[in-house]
Amino acid sequence: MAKIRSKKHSTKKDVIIEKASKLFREKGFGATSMRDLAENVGVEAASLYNHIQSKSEILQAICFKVANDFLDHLEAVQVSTQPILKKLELIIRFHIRMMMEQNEFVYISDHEWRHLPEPYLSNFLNQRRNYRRSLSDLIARGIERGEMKSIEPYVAVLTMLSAISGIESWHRSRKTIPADVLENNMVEYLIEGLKK
Amino acid sequence: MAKIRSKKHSTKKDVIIEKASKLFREKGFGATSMRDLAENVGVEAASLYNHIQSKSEILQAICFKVANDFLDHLEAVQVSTQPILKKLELIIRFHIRMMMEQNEFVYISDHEWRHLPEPYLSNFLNQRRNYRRSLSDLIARGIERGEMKSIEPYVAVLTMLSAISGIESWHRSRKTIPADVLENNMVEYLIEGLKK
DNA sequence: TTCCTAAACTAACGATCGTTCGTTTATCTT
DNA sequence: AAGATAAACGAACGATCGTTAGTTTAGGAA
Repeated sequence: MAKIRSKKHSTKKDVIIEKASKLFREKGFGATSMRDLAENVGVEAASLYNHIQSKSEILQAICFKVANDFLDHLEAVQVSTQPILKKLELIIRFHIRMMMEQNEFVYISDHEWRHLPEPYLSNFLNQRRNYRRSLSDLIARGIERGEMKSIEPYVAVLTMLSAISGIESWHRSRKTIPADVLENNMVEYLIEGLKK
Repeated sequence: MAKIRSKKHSTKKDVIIEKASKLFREKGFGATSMRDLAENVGVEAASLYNHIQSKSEILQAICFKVANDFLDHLEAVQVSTQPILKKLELIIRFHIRMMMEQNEFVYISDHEWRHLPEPYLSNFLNQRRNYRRSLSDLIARGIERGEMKSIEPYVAVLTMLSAISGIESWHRSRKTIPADVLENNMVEYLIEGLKK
């Protein structure tokens, strides 16, 4: 009877979610079975249900963890007193770092949210829409103030965000391009395109 | 006994693939059942197999159609005699238009290729890698010739391509932003970030 | 009209899915 | 040592999956 080994400051639920995130990332939520997950955790499938309520609860935990991290950071930046272009740079850098350091979580939140059950799905999409709108407003204000070139704010938001979320492809070619080079090049590319 | 209505110049297989692309786009490949698809086509699930070999054959058709379209266009641009920055603009515009006009196909090729069975999966990834390398080389040559600012070519490629693939989110907000505005803003943003 | 073939049908197969059940085992408290 | 509780187990559930088999039907050719 193999027991789930729970490390220092993580509950067994955390261990399950972490293993699940690796599998969801590799094979997708739908293609990952609870038996797959159980095997990776080192336990029978039924035993997982002593720690979680359902498969989709794992997905919820991942998606909303990521969404809240981004929201918290955005709010912290918003209240600071810096040029808007600098604020945007900070936000972009945060997105890139999150994508690199919590790749599985961020990737899943980006690509597997469709499998969220209601009402979590609507909730998630609402949060996402609000987040993008906040970014949009920030850019619009930057243009008003003459700090940036005139560009359709929402187009800029989409371009930035999806450019960053595409780093997933880079993740496997770490060897050729170091993390800091990637980040700086990307910021240079994305911020330069906004300057006057 | 409802018969599949096949329009003028499309076989019944084409009709099935088109309906499938809508469903794959909305719910994902794995979450779309053959019974779902059959219902949308207006037929029983078993009847589909008079026209296709398997579910994954549909995915193959979609993924490789898209891959070949992009490859053909790239080769046409490569042999032309234009400044490299102009070539890149043409490629970017082609990607954006494809994303807008064949949204379902492109989206599926971008997001559902994981479900391709071998050896198609390896084939697809090879094609993608080669495509990106060609783009990378093009940018590297542009930098050598002093036509563009110095930037890590592969980072630029990832940024461009994933920025464009993210237009999927825009697809539902057509009302607020017209297609040509989106395209021109995006090109402006992405090309300007490459200029010296 | 008779026949052929394309394309539909109903029924069912074996596999696998997420999940539940009742039970057993291990660990901690007292 | 005894008892309580957390967490594992094997077995099975109903549902659904992609797919196959065998049969029926419709439309054009002879």
